[in-house]
Amino acid sequence: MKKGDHLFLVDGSAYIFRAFHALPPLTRKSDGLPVGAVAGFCNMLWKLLREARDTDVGVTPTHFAVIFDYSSKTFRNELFSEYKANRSEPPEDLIPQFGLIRDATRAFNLPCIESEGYEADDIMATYARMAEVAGADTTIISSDKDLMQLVTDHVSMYDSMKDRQIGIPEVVEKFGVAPEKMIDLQALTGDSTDNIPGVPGIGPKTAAQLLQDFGDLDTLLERAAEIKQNKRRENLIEFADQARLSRQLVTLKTDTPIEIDLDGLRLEPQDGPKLIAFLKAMEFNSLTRRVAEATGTEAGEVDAAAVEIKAGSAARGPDLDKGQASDPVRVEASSVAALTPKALAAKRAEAAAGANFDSDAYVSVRDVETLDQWIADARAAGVLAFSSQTNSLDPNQAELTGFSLCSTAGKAAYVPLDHKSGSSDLLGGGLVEGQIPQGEALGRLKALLEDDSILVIGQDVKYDWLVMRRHGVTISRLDDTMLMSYVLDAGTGAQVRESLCDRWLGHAPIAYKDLAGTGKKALTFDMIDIAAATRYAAEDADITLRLWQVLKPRLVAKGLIAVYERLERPLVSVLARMEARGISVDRQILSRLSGEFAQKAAAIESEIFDLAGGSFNIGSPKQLGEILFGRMGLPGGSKTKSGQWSTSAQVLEDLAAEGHELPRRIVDWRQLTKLKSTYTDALPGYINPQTNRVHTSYSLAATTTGRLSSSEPNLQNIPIRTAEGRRIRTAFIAGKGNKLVSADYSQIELRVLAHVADIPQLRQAFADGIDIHAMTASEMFGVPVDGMPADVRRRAKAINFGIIYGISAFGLANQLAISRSEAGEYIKTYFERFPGIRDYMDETKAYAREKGYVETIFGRRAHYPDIRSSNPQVRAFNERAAINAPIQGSAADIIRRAMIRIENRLDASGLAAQMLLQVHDELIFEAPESEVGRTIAVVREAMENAAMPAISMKVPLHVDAAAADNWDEAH
DNA sequence: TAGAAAACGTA
DNA sequence: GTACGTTTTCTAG
Repeated sequence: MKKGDHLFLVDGSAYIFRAFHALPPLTRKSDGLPVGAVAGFCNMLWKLLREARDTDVGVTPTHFAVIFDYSSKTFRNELFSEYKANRSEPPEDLIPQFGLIRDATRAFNLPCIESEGYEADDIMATYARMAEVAGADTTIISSDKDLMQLVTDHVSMYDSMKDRQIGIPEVVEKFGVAPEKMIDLQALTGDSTDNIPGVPGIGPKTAAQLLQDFGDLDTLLERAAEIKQNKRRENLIEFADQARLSRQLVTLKTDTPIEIDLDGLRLEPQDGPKLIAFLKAMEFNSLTRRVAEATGTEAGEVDAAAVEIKAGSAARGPDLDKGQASDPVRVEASSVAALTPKALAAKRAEAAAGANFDSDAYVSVRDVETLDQWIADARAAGVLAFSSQTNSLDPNQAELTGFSLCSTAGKAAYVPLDHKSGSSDLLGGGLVEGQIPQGEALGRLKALLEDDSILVIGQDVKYDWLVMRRHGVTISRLDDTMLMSYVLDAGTGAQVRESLCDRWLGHAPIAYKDLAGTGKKALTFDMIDIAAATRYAAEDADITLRLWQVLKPRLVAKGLIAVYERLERPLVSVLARMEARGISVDRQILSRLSGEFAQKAAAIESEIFDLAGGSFNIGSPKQLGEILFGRMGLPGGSKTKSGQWSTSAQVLEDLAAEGHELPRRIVDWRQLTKLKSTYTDALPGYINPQTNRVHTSYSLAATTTGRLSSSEPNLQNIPIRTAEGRRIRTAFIAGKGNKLVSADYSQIELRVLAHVADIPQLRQAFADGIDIHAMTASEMFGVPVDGMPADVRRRAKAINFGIIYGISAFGLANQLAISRSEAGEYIKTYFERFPGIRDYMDETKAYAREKGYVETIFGRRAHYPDIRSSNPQVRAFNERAAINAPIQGSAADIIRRAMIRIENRLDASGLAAQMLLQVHDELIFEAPESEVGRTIAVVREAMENAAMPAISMKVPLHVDAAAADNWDEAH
């Protein structure tokens, strides 16, 4: 166990008593066996394991154990024979549940820990202190005040029934003393339920006051004579020994003998079939369904486990007496129930590969009664593959044409809502008969898709989310097969429907263009014949469900479910909301700029023609090459891969530096026409007529490293480097009464490098907040930071960037316009000064070669199958990419984590700010003018701590933030 | 008309 | 030297 890990300790014995009294009685349906406390326990464990991040605990466990009392006789009875002597027998209905709760723990694949002669509290105390020594954090799932003495900066408690975290401030608030004083406080007050005597007449309030006045128990007892109140003074003197005994009784042992060490508590993947076998035996139907869906297990294929219930006194679990630990769940050796996650994933893949698609079996739903039947089926299944069909690719404009449903493989339906008849018809464009009125269908859909007990599965579900939201429906629980595939296979190919379908299901789905045609004449979906639309759309949902059945268990088997659930799935709705908001763009500014750029470009154009001695298409590199290197006879630089002379800016700049005028002008012309065509002319066309804002589309699954990408329009490449380009940013403006807030990570990739490669000088420099490039230059060239020439720093900066990109002498030489041998010398010097970087690079390359992928610090994988290529160029390229991916990808993961948290943080602070854009290391918000300061504080806090608690970075993250009326000034 | 190539905007 | 998306030109069909 190490720093950054998080141990969860569940106080099993306390939980069962509390649940028994707090929860409504529940009996197993078939035989009336009382199982209410077991049900509560299972639900809590499931919630902790699956949704820990959504609760106030705010963290996800890496280690996990459930601790029980073993027997009622412990070492405390030797200190004080009356300890817990007044405990009465547990209720009859609770007795059989003691054994079951242990069975449940094992079914969850969790360690079930108890120790003879010790209470659960002592075992938890021991583990918590061990974890603290290891630098890890602990959360104790209990609200028992006896455990509050354990609370520190690294140990907190969590009351699962009230969803409340108990840290140092909460203890102080409740008892008026810090956690470490709880022992003294309990020694004074005693505890009637445990029969701990304490000092008569002293309750919690008095005890807290006394401890505040005197510091601790020993001092208090020594100086008891100073107390003014007669009775209190006398009692403290008379019962001093009793207080000391009480203190011994309430002090938890932190050196309990431990059989399983901390590493043995590492959280193992959920074993779906094993858990489902137990839940089925308990007849916990809704939890069974949820577990099945989350673990990708087909509940119907799993037999109920044979769970042995001991009746009467024989059932007395170890909670009560010397009894033996009950048998583990005996999962019957049914073929499926015994499958490991790996075997299940393999079995699913095998079954799916031979799947049969029968488009004749698909149904068009044309009346409400039939729709209700399909909805009932979805509810029974608890899962629903859903696909919206629309008349536009733009989810911010699309109207719903119909939707398809599938909850059982092979059984899918299409519900047409807004299909129009063909234009050849005399009354062309009319609604086709026999479609459910949209309002009726949407009402039913809303109830279904917003229901928390239904998991909605989509392929690229962000699109459906946006479309449905515009129709008043907010999809709540979702899974996305595209994102599952991305987590499993980023780097091995596009995560699109067709390739996934071919790869996993061995099936080529109906192509959209076969349905609608292509190009200008392409039909929108509402113009497509309903029979054909049904074959296409129902198949779409069928494919999605089957892919989900294959991919979900695969995520579990590969240990990637956490990456999917923590870094991918929660971002779907976050990004959807950002896209829906859009950003305000000032048409006038763009139009003015466009005119200006056009004028300047025209002027340059005539200069160019004068210099070239005739007109030609300046935008054609081919014609330009002929003029420059043919007609004018300038010395050609490099060639492109198709053998043409390169006319890249680099080549032209070099020629300009030699005093040639034409190349200089070409570069200027290109800059202006680029800005005009890509930005000032194109952006207004993206302004949505309804919202008057520009809505980009983010892709979650487009990059190998985990970065997002933005398109239509791409708002991640708005110019900033040149003064001319920057002016485009002034057109991105805040709405009335608002400001744009820009918050960006400073040097996040170099910080990640310092963390993963663990470079002492880099860590120190970041810790001290000094100029990292200057530090590098100083180390390499021996030049003091003070008064360093700009060029020396520039070279070091290029090297630092080069390192992140998987440096080569060739690339560095190009960048710095120096010889390759000189660049090689620089690199050699760099590695001598920072040997850890070379080690990191070598290790990463070796890892990638062996595994075929590399991982970010959060476990995201990027695949590089070609790293084993026999072609040295291909191999070298893949090696550089593999070196870069953990750095770029970890930074991408960090900002993803920030984005996932930030909405709630703003909300909780009562701030109205809205996140609009992400540009890899920068987030843009729109915030009311009066809240700018507080917004920046909340955003910065969330971004700087985004790696926590999963990873404790070895360098601090730093965020710069500013606000202004437009993006140029805010950045 | 679709797709590749060249160029260039961002982190 | 890493990671992207969009534009224009040019070519192949």
